[in-house]
Amino acid sequence: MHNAESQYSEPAVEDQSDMNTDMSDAPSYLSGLNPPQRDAVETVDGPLLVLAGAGTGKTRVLTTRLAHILVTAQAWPSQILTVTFTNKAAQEMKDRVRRLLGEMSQENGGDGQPPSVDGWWLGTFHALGARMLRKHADLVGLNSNFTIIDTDDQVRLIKQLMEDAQIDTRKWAPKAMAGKISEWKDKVRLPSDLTPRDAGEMANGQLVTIYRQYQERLKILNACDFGDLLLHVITILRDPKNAHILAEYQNRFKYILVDEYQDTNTAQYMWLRLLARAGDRDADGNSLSNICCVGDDDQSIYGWRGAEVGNILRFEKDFPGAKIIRLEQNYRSTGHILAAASSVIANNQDRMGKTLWSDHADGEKILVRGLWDGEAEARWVGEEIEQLQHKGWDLNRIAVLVRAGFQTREFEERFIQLGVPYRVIGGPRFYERMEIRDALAYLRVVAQPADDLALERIINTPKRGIGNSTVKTLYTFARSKGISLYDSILTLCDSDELRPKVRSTLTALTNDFERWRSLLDTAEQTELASMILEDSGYIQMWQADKSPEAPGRLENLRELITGLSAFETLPEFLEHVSLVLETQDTQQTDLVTIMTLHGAKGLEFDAVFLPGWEEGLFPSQRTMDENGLKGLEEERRLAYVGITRARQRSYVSFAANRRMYGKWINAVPSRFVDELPEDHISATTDPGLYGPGRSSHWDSSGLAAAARTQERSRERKVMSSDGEVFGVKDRVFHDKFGYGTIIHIDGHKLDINFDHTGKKRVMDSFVTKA
DNA sequence: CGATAGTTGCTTTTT
DNA sequence: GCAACTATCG
Repeated sequence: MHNAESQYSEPAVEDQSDMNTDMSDAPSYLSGLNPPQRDAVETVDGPLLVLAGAGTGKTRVLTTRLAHILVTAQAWPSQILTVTFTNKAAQEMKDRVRRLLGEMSQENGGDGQPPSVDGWWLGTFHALGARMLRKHADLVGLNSNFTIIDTDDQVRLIKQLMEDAQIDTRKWAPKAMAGKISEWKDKVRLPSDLTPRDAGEMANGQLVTIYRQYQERLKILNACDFGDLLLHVITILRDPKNAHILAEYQNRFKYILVDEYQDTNTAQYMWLRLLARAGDRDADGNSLSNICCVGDDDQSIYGWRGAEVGNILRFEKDFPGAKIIRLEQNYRSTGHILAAASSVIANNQDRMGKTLWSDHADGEKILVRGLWDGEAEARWVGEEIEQLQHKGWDLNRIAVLVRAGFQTREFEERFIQLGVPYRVIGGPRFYERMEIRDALAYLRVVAQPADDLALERIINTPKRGIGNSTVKTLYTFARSKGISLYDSILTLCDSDELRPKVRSTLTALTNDFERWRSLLDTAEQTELASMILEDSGYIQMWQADKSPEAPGRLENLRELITGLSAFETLPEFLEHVSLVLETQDTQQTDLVTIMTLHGAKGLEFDAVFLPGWEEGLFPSQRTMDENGLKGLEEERRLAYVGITRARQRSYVSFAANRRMYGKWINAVPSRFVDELPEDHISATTDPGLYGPGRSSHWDSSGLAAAARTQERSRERKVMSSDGEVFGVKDRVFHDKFGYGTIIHIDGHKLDINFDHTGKKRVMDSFVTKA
């Protein structure tokens, strides 16, 4: 390595025409980059924002920049903080940079071996936050081997606290309360920053108290939720008492790289600002902040998770002297696709503005199709895919991108019928599967007896006759004595409090745990894990299970144990599982990919199907209700992301009828369909649906605003005027076309639907067997 | 305590 | 339409 920082820190290129001739003395890894890309790689001093549109080679720039810093600035990997949006992205970046460095070493006469990147600070915000927090856990009252609890545990804990506080958990869903607390955490709002008024009506206005208790309980459990991983670190770093720790990190990280900056939330932003020494300058007035953020405000799609587009819009203010480089040449999509996407996104008011261009050919127009119902849509997509197949396309080149997870089902069913191989990305992650969570709970209790949530999870799995009331007794005792659930078992088993049968069961269980724990330091990890799962009867439980999923679950458990072998210690493995582990990696087999639009971020395919473009579904009604214009614009960005995933072909479709909650609803084509420019699409619609061609022929006046909320009436008995009960009302619902009710009479269901014309005119009614 | 029958709410999107 | 939850009874 040589230090050639000065050689590269000045933009080497004055104008574009020089670019291609000026390659002779530049390192070869810079060749093939266009001028702004190269500029983005070489600007290593001071803050830099790379506004990179879809398909402009953002990943390549980041990778090359990383390699460039390593080579020219003589920085060690451990001095570069690199934040990616997903673990997969981190892994890919690691592989790419190592490959690039290997190539460079070969060119320089080295052995071409990819260098080791041990100690590299590369990963998601969560993973990096956890790594920091382990080192300083004591400063926030935690032990460095704290467990990371997932959303499920979080909700259970909050539910417990709410029940203790006598809050009706049916009126105030613990899940929603947990969501609100997470939202506060994402905004770096500690319980002490809040007043009861911030909770409003929520949990009878006691949510702030619940939040405080929740944090206290987590400390007792020696646990963190996802939000805490950053929140605690921020608390530590901004405490003046810990200035030396902050300084240590600031000095260590000479360079900071952040991908997908548009999707950072407030906590992530604050964490970055602290580490990136925003505004710090040396004696000569040069910025000390070598932070480089890459993002695209048009692709900000995580507002619902607390992401602030404002972070990217404010970059220059936050990091004075920041340079902004725009990458606008799109290398991915053909002309029609790019033009259509640009045209859709141009409807958004709130954007920095970029003009993407491409020297690709126009290619095919976007195929827009209106169909009768969801089933017909799936059939059509299937047919189009088969046509592509006949043209010799690999299925790997094709993706179906849906708005919401439940939409995948219709396509799966159709693809199974057709024999089109597919894979669904998303769904439950490996570690979210029941059997994995159970197995991990066992391991957690072994590693950390005080992990009440884990113990509660498996105390009766497999069934051992420990029911709710026993657990409640244990908890009551634990609370009153201020001890853990585990310790309360030990204490109560020495007394006469519990029934003999329960007592002997629990004694046997704790004896098992003591035995496993005693082997923790001596036994081999994988052997211990299989021993635990065998001895506890957990494996046997699934072996005895005759359900079709059981074999798969056993397979997953085996996989878990295999995965364990790669780790030195159990706690290390537990962290890996909760933060990093991905569902099995993409196999090489030839499959059509089905996934959500969110999941498709950063990916590209030759052909992309975009079904379900209907008002209410996409844009999602809920988003629009909750966030108004802001929500709509985010939905539109999602549409933009969807279209721009396609390299060659893009298909948009919508259905006039769709089944939701097992009921048929009519749907109006999405406004985004109307925003697709005529010149770049080719539209056809099933006869009789919306008139010839475009959706604008559909008269939707008055429909869009109509309510779609379901309501439940209080009185359930359906009576005639003289008081005779002749049926039971199941539910009353309202949708944009009217309202209706289902009444149960003599084992039959009677559906009655009315419309909104003022007079209660029956549109239709039908009887089915209940 | 556990099985079962009855009831409710869910469908955004994810680290 | 269905999974997940609650209430009730043996």
